[in-house]
Amino acid sequence: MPKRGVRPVLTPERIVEAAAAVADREGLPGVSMRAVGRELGVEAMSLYHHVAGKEALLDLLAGWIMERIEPPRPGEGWRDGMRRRSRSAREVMRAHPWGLGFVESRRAPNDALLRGHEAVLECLRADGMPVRLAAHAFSVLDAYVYGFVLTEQYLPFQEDGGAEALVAEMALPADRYPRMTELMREVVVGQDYDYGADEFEVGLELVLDALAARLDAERRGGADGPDEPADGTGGR
Amino acid sequence: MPKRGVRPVLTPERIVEAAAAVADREGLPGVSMRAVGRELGVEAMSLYHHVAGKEALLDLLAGWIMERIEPPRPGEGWRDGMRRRSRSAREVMRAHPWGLGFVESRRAPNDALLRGHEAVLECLRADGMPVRLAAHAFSVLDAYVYGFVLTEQYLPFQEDGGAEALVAEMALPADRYPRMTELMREVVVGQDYDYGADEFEVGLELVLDALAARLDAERRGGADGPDEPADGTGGR
DNA sequence: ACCTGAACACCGTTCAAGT
DNA sequence: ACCTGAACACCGTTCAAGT
Repeated sequence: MPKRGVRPVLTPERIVEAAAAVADREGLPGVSMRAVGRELGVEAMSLYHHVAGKEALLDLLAGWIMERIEPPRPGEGWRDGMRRRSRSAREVMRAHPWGLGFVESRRAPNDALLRGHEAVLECLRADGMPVRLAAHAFSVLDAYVYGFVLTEQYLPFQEDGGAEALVAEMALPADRYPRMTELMREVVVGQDYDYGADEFEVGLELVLDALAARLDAERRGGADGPDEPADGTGGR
Repeated sequence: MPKRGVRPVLTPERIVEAAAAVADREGLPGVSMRAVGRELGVEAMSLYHHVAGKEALLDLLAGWIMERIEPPRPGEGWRDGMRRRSRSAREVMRAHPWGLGFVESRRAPNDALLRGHEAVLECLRADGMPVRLAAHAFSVLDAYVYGFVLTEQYLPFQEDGGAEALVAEMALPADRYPRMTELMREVVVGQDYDYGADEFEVGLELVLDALAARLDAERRGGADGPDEPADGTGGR
């Protein structure tokens, strides 16, 4: 039992939080056992008494990032719920860019991830979306959101000078890249353009619109397998 | 001038190809200067005579992966062109999963990437899509495609036993995850379900449908700024 | 001009030793 | 029970030395 007022002893929770802090500051490659130990004022080797090794620590980090994404609220319609969750996922990944490294590559599905998936499906199904369409909705929305953050991080937009500074800096040769030059001139320069803020919402509503149209068509067309060919073979 | 029949001397091209081979085999973290040297039968330090360092080698690798993506063909309509490019991008990233690590994080836009962007915009604009909508289309499709591969790699679907083996292996507690259990039972088990093949195409057509609808609405609604509010303030 | 070995400051992890 | 120092096999990179 630790003394009062003394900072808690090493725990997996404290360790994963230190790891997240290091990742925020130095990026995922900066998360070494030695660096995490340093963050806690302890030798790297001490960590091995609380986590099995670096792989285990990264699994904890994957859970830490996933539990930060706000799930849809109970009773919320599918469209509001999915909009809320999608925005939250983007914000979390923007705040902790190393988080994207855990969407792929972590084999063991952690508990936070499974709870998140369950909440999404509950939101869609409770609002009456057919199972098959719910699976499509889940897939396409997750892909869009994570992919957006991926490209958003790539684009050096939103940096200091904003998009305009970037345009000037890249100085695309207009003869080799006429279409990109056109795009820069017409949608970026002088438009107060903010790629992340503007483009994310447009794309999100675009995908939600497409899902709403599909749902509408299925309700209109009857309930017996609207996702499959009429002959019911299921393709392939 | 190298002797006839002797394998070409070290060049940046040969080095980046060796690096790609190592990455295919061991993943991106496996790409060390020592490993790439070993792949070429040479000491790590020799590489420094042809590439500036590891960062420069990774930039070359980013170009290598991007130039593998098939661009839309000239004269192809926007929908066919974007479908072709999207499928190609997914195939390239599936064949070289480490490639996703370069969508983000490579700051300097390499030439292959810029040429790819230009080809996409040319395809959209030559088919008469307005600049603003073309920007949206580019953004939402790139996000969808890269995000899909990201989640596709995460899901251990498509492995050896197929989706069914996975379901058995995860053995989700049905009481804690009823909606996920329902989804597994109804869309995965006994359906010959192939997440990657089936879900990618559904989502892609969904996004393309949404873009087609938007294009249609804009053509119907007139050409003067259909993307902005009617009052023309542009929001914000 | 190109390749290399030794060296330096890192890394994850093991293990015997301390308290 | 928990922490640590030394050790091992790695890593990127520098530099003086070879050919």
